[in-house]
This record gives sequence, structure tokens and C-alpha cells, in this order.
Amino acid sequence: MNIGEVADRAGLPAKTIRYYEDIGLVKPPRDANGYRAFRESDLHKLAFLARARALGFSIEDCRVLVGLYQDDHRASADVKRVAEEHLTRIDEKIAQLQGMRDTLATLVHACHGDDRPDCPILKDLAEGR
Amino acid sequence: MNIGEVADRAGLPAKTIRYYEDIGLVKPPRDANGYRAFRESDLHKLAFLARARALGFSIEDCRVLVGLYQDDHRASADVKRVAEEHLTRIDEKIAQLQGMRDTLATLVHACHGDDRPDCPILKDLAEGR
DNA sequence: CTTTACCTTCCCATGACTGGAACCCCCATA
DNA sequence: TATGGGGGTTCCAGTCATGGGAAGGTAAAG
Repeated sequence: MNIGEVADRAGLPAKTIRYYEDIGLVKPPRDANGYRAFRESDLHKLAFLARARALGFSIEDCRVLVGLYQDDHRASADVKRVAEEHLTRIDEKIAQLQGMRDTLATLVHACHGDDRPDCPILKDLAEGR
Repeated sequence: MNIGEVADRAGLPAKTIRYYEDIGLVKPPRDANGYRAFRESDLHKLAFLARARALGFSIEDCRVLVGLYQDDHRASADVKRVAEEHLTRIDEKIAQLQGMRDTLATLVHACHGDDRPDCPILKDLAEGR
């Protein structure tokens, strides 16, 4: 399989797949012409990576998860711990964004949005309440 | 005022303030010794920037907001539009994270987290449901 | 005078790609 | 056989908003 087909089937840009090879996440063999010759197992791993990334796992988390996935003697507790830590980070992020959102929504609501210069948004930014 | 004092009072790292000068957000004059000599107005602008950044506005948004802030003939509609667009982006981000969070929470909940290898988290990543 | 605490510029690194240049390779059609 | 198009390859640079650290100049304190 060439990179284009793998990209289509894994749902990743070819550029990203090359990058993943660069950082050692996949190691496809090469054809005589220098083209990457992906095996089914490479495709499978890339699809795994695509889904892990879609859940927001970092590349380093992905590396760990792939490692656990390939380890028949893994303990599910190790997987769970990685996922829980990631969940915590996501919750923190959401809380932070929610805070911004609330402040911003209040300010936007208070702003007339007309052709006059008076603006509670700028007022807040300038004075810090 | 030297950069250290401004950093303390604006709540920004000195590094960040130098960067803001680099990209033209502030233009403090210099003393004879080459030190930046911040005026009250520079401090004020940096505090404005710190608050705008804390609300998640991009640097380019900040540039626009500072411009509007300094324009006595601004229309508050322009400010409101920038803020509304940012609010929309934040909402999208929150929705995206919320989606990840829900999936992840379900998976974490389903995982025993013991010393055996069976793991619904890895199963999901491998099979895509 | 020496130490300590600033300040300066400069370059490199982050995360996870993305874009583009310059080049090679394979196949089909005129 | 030429040529055109659509693959593939490497390598370098850029993104965003900083942060780290080196090498060196300056100021204030003991």
C-alpha cells in the first residue's frame, strides 16, 4: 500500500503519516523505488493513532497507548490511568474555557454594538473591573 | 519603569513583554543605557493586553482591540463583532472538548483498571466502535 | 571591590503539524 | 517516443505564543 491509500483509509494526511514515521510511531518498510510499503498492521496502527488523536491524546500519550496495545501482558490499569489523566486535563481545559466564555458572554451582552464609541468590553479590558 | 516592575504590575513575564515589543504591540522608549523605559501608558496597554489574552483573544485580535481602544471614533459594533467571533470560536472549542470528554468518560468508566489486559479503551481505539 | 540582581540581544525549543520547493517514478495517451 | 499527469521522495521553513538559556553590559548594595 502506498502512502496515499493509507492516508485515505486511516483518515490522516500523508504529511502526518510521514511525520509519524519521523518520530518513530510507525516503521513501514520501503519498496525498491524508495516508496513506503505499508502493511495492514501499519494501516491498523495508523487508524488507532487517528482515533487516539481525535480523542485529544498527545503524541506521547499515543506512543504509550500503542505500546500497551501491542503488549499482551499489559494491565488495563495502566491504560485507564493514562485515560484518566487525560480526562482530568480535558476537564481543566473545559473549565478554563467556560470561565472565559461566561465573562465574554456577559461583556458581549452588555455592549450596544452601535456606531458610538462607548463599549463595556473595552472598559473591562482597560480597567480590569 | 524598568521591565521587571512592569512585568510585576502588568502580570506578564518580562519575556512576553519583550516579545510584544518585537511584534509591535508596545513601543517603549529607551534610556541612555539601552534599558526600556516604560511609561504609564505602556503599562496600561500591557495590562489591557494581559486581560485580553486571559480572555483567550489571539494576538491579532489583541492588536485590533488595542487599535479600537485607542480610537476615540470607534464604533462599539466593531469591538462587539471581534468579541462575538471569539465567543463563537470558544463555544466550538468547548463543544469539541465536551465530545471528547463524554466518549473518554464512558470508556474510562467501562475499564476495570486491574492487572488483566482486557481493556475497552484500547478496544475502542483499535476498532473504532 | 565584589557580589547580586537587573538588564540587553540572540538563538533554539516547544506540539503537531502544514506548505512549498526541487526532484524522482510510473502509467497512459497521441 | 515524447509528454503529461498524478503519484511518490527529501528537506527546509513557518505556524502560535511564548520559554529557556547563553553571553555580556549595568546598577545598586555591602
